[in-house]
Amino acid sequence: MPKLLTEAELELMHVLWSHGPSTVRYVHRHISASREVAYTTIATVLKVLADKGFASTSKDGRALIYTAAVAEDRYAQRGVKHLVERLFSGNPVSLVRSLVASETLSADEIDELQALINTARDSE
Amino acid sequence: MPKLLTEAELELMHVLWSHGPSTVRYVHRHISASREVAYTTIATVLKVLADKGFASTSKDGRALIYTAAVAEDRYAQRGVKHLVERLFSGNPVSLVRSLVASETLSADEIDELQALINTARDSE
DNA sequence: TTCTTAGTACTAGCTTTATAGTACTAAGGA
DNA sequence: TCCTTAGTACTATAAAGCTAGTACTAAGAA
Repeated sequence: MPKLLTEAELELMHVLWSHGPSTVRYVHRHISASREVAYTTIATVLKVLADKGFASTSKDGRALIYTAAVAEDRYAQRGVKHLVERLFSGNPVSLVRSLVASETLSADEIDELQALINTARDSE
Repeated sequence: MPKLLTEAELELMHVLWSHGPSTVRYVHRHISASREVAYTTIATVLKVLADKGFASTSKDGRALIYTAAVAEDRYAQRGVKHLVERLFSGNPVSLVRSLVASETLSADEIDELQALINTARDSE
């Protein structure tokens, strides 16, 4: 299994993550709501996901049921780690500094960050 | 100019960012220290960077001098924004939550995060 | 049992990326 | 002025990614 998903793969994984085990037909209908794409394209990419180990399959009659084999939060962590290494020399604090500098955080969001830090301090 | 750099492009941009305006020869020597790569490969990728607008060129006699046309911190912010959108539904706080949950932050790092939050609160 | 069709597997083309070789140009020395 | 060679531009190839068409299979209807 490669470390990271491609863009097309990620888009389909989002469907599996939010909806749970899904057929090609379901994923295709879901994606079709936002952009035009061939049914077979979805089938191909889902097969790639299964081949790469990001999804597993089971059968429901003729149809394959695709299920995410990697949890969304675990994968997100992997992505963050990758970004920290590539753009912040491995320093996670630098990432947060960049975030605070670029995003205009609301008072509520700052409170949420504070709560996160308090939790981290406690579990130390 | 596309939004994001490829892996090979990023590796060379790191050299331009840390060293400043550089010749093909300099970048090649620098990268060669860690892995074997042909001189012309470096020349090709630098040209791609210039074509895409990530770098600009000037002449020093025969040789081209490549200079980063995008600041490192600006590019890093772009990368973070991309990640937040793709993996955290556009919510930057979720990214920090993931970070705090996965990375084992030292007391010093937590203090640094606290300082960042204090600054953000002040500038609000 | 035979036909229709949903569904998957296989194949394919086009684009991007990564790497590097070859050809051409011009700077600077003899 | 002419030659050597550093240097760039152009070309090429292989791999990965994205998209989609066609062929084959089997489930369920008639």
